[in-house]
Amino acid sequence: MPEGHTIRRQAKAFAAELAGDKVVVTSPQGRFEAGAALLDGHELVRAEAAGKHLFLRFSNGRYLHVHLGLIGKWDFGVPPAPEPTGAVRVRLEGPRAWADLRGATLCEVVTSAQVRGVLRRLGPDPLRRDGRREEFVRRAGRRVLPIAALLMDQEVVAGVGNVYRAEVLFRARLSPDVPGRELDPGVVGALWDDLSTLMRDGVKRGVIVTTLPADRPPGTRRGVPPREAAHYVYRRTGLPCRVCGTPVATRELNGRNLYWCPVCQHIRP
DNA sequence: GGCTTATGCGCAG
DNA sequence: TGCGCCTAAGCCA
Repeated sequence: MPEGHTIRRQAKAFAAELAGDKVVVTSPQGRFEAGAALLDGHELVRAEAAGKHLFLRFSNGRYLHVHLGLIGKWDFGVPPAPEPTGAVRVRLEGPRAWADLRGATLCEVVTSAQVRGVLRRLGPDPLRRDGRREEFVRRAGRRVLPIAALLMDQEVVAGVGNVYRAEVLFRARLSPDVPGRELDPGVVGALWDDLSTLMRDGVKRGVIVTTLPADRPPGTRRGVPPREAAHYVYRRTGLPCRVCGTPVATRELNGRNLYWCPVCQHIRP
């Protein structure tokens, strides 16, 4: 489930449960032994999320940089940590908590200069306090690519993935095919505001919920909706649109599935 | 139990 | 363009 909200939650978990303590860092799988040795025994001093990137700063000035990719996962627990099973790339063990990383696309030890390099390349993050809404409007507004492609470009906006992309376009009733530079800046700004709302809600809940209660099936309109009621279009190919009943459409765009309602999402420049 | 699919990226070629 | 990552949920038998 790694869109930006997930990484943000994980950063918070590291900050609450491991920061401030010396940490034993190992690589049970063996693929990260050299990196683990650089961090082992040092104090974790800060945990930070930027888009889908996680940075853990250690007291010797080095950072662990992790990008989960599609199948990466952190597991947290209370000591004693169990015997590692499967491919545990990294294990962090503090006095109060342990964390296991599996399946990540990227796991490396970097310097603060390298961290700044990653941050420079990333677009504005709707979850960060320094969110830079106008920078998103500028970056999206000068591109010819369709808005559906721009929302997945981490240099345009950081932390948005395939679920938020599909859902925020639906909620705006915006056609996925409108080129960025043909969009009204007010519309682009509204997309940012909605992303910020949805992703903050995702951080709170731990799951992505984008449907309004009134658009959910009867019996699921109160409280936390079940997964099948949580989205408007994402992974709902062929099912009736929750608003107009038209079958939800899907196609591939840049190697990823794009979902949309061809009737509701009528707004074009 | 097996098979398919996936919320994402970097990289080889 | 396709693969690696090598997880885990959902589906089928």
